[in-house]
Amino acid sequence: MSWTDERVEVLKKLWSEGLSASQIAAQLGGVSRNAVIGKVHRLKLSGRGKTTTAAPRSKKVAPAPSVTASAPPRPATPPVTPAATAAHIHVQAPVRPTVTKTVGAAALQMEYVADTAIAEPVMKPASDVVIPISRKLTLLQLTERTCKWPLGDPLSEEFHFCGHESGESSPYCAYHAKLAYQPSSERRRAR
DNA sequence: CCCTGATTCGC
DNA sequence: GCGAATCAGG
Repeated sequence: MSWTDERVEVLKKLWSEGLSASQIAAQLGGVSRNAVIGKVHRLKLSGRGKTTTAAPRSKKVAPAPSVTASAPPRPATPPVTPAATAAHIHVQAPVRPTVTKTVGAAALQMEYVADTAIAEPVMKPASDVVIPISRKLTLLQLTERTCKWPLGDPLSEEFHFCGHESGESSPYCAYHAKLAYQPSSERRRAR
């Protein structure tokens, strides 16, 4: 893949919106995060919002003059996307299916909780339920340890995957694994 | 270990 | 110009 004007524009846009290099690389496709970073530097787009890290190298090469770090004309660009990071919502398993809390992306998952609560009233007494908020990973950002539970319309730009910790054995995080592998034969569990 | 951006340097 | 390798840091 090459840096067509079009792709460079997308790069500029996403970079200014605060997406990380790897996220941008995943969006563009065909390039690594290194490629993105390299391009960003060549375009002199460094430092947006809050650029962490600017410490001069100390080994092997003379530290750069460090003219960076100071972004001159910073128009009131949109604030760095809040982007829900890896967070959890702890919910005391409701005795009655009355989960009504809706916090952005959590809404969808919340509905599931309500459903399972109604469908399986005779399950685990009352253990906490940890509902993961999507990390909004795109297909190319998935690794062997990220939950591959899809969220949203695949045809939409908003489509992404849960992306939470999935462990080595399952392709899903603990929560989505429960949804995916609902006990059918094991349902009759004496207790 | 996961991730981030920064820098170098062979291509 | 490009980007893998590498570095430094969270």
